[in-house]
Amino acid sequence: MSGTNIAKPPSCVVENKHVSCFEILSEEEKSIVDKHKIDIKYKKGEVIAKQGSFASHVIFLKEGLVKVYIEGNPKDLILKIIPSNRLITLSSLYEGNNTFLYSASTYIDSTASLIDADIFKQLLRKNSQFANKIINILNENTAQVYGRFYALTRKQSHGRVADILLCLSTRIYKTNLFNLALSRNDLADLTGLSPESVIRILKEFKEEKLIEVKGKSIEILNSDSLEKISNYG
Amino acid sequence: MSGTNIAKPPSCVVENKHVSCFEILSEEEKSIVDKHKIDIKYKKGEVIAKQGSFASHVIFLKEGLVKVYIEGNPKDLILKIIPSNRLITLSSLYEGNNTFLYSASTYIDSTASLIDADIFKQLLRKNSQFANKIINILNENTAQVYGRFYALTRKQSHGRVADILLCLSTRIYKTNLFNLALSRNDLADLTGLSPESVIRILKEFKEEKLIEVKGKSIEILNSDSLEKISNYG
DNA sequence: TAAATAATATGACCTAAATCAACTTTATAT
DNA sequence: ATATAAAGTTGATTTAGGTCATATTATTTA
Repeated sequence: MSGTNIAKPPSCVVENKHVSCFEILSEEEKSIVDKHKIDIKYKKGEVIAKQGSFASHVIFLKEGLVKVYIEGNPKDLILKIIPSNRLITLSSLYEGNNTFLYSASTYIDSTASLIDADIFKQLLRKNSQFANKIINILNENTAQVYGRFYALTRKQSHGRVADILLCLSTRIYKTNLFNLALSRNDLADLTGLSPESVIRILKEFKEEKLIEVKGKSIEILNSDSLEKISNYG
Repeated sequence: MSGTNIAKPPSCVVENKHVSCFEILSEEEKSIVDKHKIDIKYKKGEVIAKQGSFASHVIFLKEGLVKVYIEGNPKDLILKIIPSNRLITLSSLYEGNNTFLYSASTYIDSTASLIDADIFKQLLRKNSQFANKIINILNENTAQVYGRFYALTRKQSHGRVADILLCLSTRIYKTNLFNLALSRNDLADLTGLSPESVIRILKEFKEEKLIEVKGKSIEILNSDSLEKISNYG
């Protein structure tokens, strides 16, 4: 019959589970990483990695919030949002193409660690458990992007806005009431909609008492309904 | 300026470069793989891997043509097409989730090798060069899906149809004139359009002498123009 | 603080592509 | 070979969401 029960993949811009890789390393290995990494501070809006440019480092986000996106004309395509303590890019590990596959820029002031790719590769060779973790992270990342891919190509505008609201609430801010660091335009980019459409839908959600919006402040009032809308509704 | 020159990512459903992983293995390791793999024949349309089901094997496509897709309601989302001699899925390597992240089914009669995931993981642990290759394949796969993600969310109908035609011609059939194994409906799924739209666009391309279509037979007449259309035009 | 600029909001209008309905051609089964 | 189903085609109509124009706030900057 038509209404088969198919589990929708998670469509959020940030994955929920996350494998951490550095804890696995021995003290000695950790100190090698420390020796070959540099921490860099970025202001809001700065570009951390530029698509197509030479990727000699693995980049880890120590603190902040960044978006990872494919550059396009006229609009970029945001692949994911990265919160603190996550790897931003492993592009440099890809032998066939040592350039960044995508760009990354900050939403807020952030600090990133650049780790020498050769050192990283050495660790992969020596520590197979570490290599395993990296494979896991790559797989996890894949799963997450697939979910987003699905959301942006199959869900319609209301579902996508519901998605991003739930995602921000549960995975980034981890509370129902938060002060959004993103602009309406950023939300538009994230949902693949026009800013006008996002605003209209936020207004509708507000009228239906699903959320409370006041400028940058957003409160989730009815996450159940939002979830339903996210799964098509 | 508005018209900045941004390289569009390749948007094809199949990647062009491909790292092969098994050649790296020693004779001994190869025989271990052989011992722990089973070849299975699938008829056209059969499901090789089912999204959500337990993934105990790594699947390699020996011969055939398969699609990898996320199941959805009412429509699936095709992630990629896999030609002969490629890995279909490494989902089973992902510790956090040993279920298939997506489904895979055959377009034509095909043969796949199922390789025990534990054996595969053992090899990863023992042979770091092999692990490296797998990381490369995962990265490559990521780059390819990103390209497709971009195409399906940013390009419009004509560009997407041009894309798939070029992709089929250059990467699957490797000739200008080919007998398409896919239905118009399959093309619709691949491009994220309705079958009607695909047919209309094929007709337009035919009228503009960009292609010749006669049922299942398709000939690329003007790949330069198609390429331009693919990059937006 | 005022002026300038950027972000947000809202309404009117447009368009690309989907849907629907009918029909034709091609496969498949009896 | 004929019936039946499936795949392909075409035109008419609808619609979701984009674009454009114009207000209305906020936020900078002078």
